[in-house]
Amino acid sequence: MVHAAARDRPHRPPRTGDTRANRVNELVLIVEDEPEFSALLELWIGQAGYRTVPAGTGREALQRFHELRPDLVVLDVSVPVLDGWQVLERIREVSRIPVLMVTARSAEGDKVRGLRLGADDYMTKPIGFPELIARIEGALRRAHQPPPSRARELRHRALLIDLDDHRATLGGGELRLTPTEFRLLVFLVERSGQLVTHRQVLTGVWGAGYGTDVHLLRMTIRNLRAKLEAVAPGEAYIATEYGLGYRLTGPARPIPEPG
Amino acid sequence: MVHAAARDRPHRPPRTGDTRANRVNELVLIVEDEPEFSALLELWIGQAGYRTVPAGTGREALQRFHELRPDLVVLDVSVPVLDGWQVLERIREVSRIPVLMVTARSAEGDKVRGLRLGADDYMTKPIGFPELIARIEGALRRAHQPPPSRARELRHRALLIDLDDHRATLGGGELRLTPTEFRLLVFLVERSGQLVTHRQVLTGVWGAGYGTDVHLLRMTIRNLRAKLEAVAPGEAYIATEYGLGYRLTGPARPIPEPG
DNA sequence: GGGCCGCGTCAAGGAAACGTCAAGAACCCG
DNA sequence: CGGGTTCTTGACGTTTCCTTGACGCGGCCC
Repeated sequence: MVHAAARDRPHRPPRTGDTRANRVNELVLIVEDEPEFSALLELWIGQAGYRTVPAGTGREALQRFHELRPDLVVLDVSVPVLDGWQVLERIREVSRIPVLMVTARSAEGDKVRGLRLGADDYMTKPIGFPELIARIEGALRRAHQPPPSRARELRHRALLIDLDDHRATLGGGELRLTPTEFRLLVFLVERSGQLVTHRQVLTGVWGAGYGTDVHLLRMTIRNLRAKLEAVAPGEAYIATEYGLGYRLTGPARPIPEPG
Repeated sequence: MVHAAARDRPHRPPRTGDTRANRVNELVLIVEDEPEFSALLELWIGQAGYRTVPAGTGREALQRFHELRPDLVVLDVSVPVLDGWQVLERIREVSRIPVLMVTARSAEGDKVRGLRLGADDYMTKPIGFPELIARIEGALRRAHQPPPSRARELRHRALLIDLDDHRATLGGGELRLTPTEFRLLVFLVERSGQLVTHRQVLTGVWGAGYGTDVHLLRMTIRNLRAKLEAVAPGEAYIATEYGLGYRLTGPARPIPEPG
């Protein structure tokens, strides 16, 4: 997959430093009962540089699957003995390798069913060679790559917030925050060094309608302060701006990171 | 009375979870210049439980993308200022989040081009609601999943899971799990230490359409906990994240600690 | 320095999320 | 066509968290 896809791509793929070149011969299991179409698929996919194994029935497909551990499965819905749905289900109980379903029927209900069962893609006959290969390569590329580490993090002094994992640590010590406290802290850190008014915080963290409930805000600030204080005593993170709002102390607006 | 204003508003105003801090719902960026179709997409995707952000031009799309860091992008090919290809390319230079392309043109060359550039899927108008949602959910599910290791067994602390013959043992003791419990445990172990939201588990283990059935999830969690507890009393494996989801405790992803 | 308003604190009520029990429905196997 | 297992649904007790109230302290302004 590295080969063909990269060839006509103008830009370098981002940070795909993975240079394990030894997966040239990936194995594709082709489940299809019509001999002609099966042969055609084998020809096409083989031409694209993959090894192929055919299976004419659902049972045979599962046997081959367990025995050979293919890297990808092209699966026709209407195969005998066990139909495509059942095969997909059985495979998904054990593995998450890419499964591309192919069928003559284009009923939307079928597509949805297949996709919900965990199919990676759903194609209807007739299908052309380039598209088939493109979809196969796409599926394999995604499979080989680690999931998008969207690790969004915020930092402020010794504070570190992982937004995806919903975790906050202070100097290595874990902060056990309630959902509201967490949202409040995130709100403040995103505006670290800046003055934020009561109204801004209330509408931002609680939503419209809380704009005047300053007391509620004070309570949550208090709880948050207590938890920060427990982990890092003496460090004053949240400063009160008398009559206005609050401000996260420390280095003013850090340099915005690229991205 | 400090709370005079507070008393007059409805007791619990709708929690407009619109703040960026509240990231329980996943964010979908919709790039589409036809206002009608854009609105329709927003309606549909919003109904399925996602937050949406529209963008009418390619330039705006990139701005929104960098600014909001969406979890998924629905991208029309024919948007002005920068077309879909260019937007996709720019995104792929930086990120690997799922991008679903939509277009009126069904030329096969286009499909191949999109898929090679790294699009996760390619849909041609007209497209139906169920299929759209199914493809979105499929893409998100795959994005959140760890790469499909072909390993036949998983380990986590004293837990050992054999994927081939559906067996799970805890410190040598056999766990007799039902199919659903087994899938749930596998799902959690594959993400050990990470927070998984209710929605993620429900769509991942049960399939799309269960996204809001939290009660069902609680029941299964309970049964699974009971069986774990029976074999290893006192060991808390599944932690509850109040208001969010669950987390498998133990050797979590270590948090980078400065100094 | 005195009054006023804002702020922080302690404490308790109530709502939402969670865990639990139990019974009905769907399913699979023999 | 039963019997058993598993999945699903409903109702209820429990925990956690959010919200509200009352009170004392302290800064700000005249």
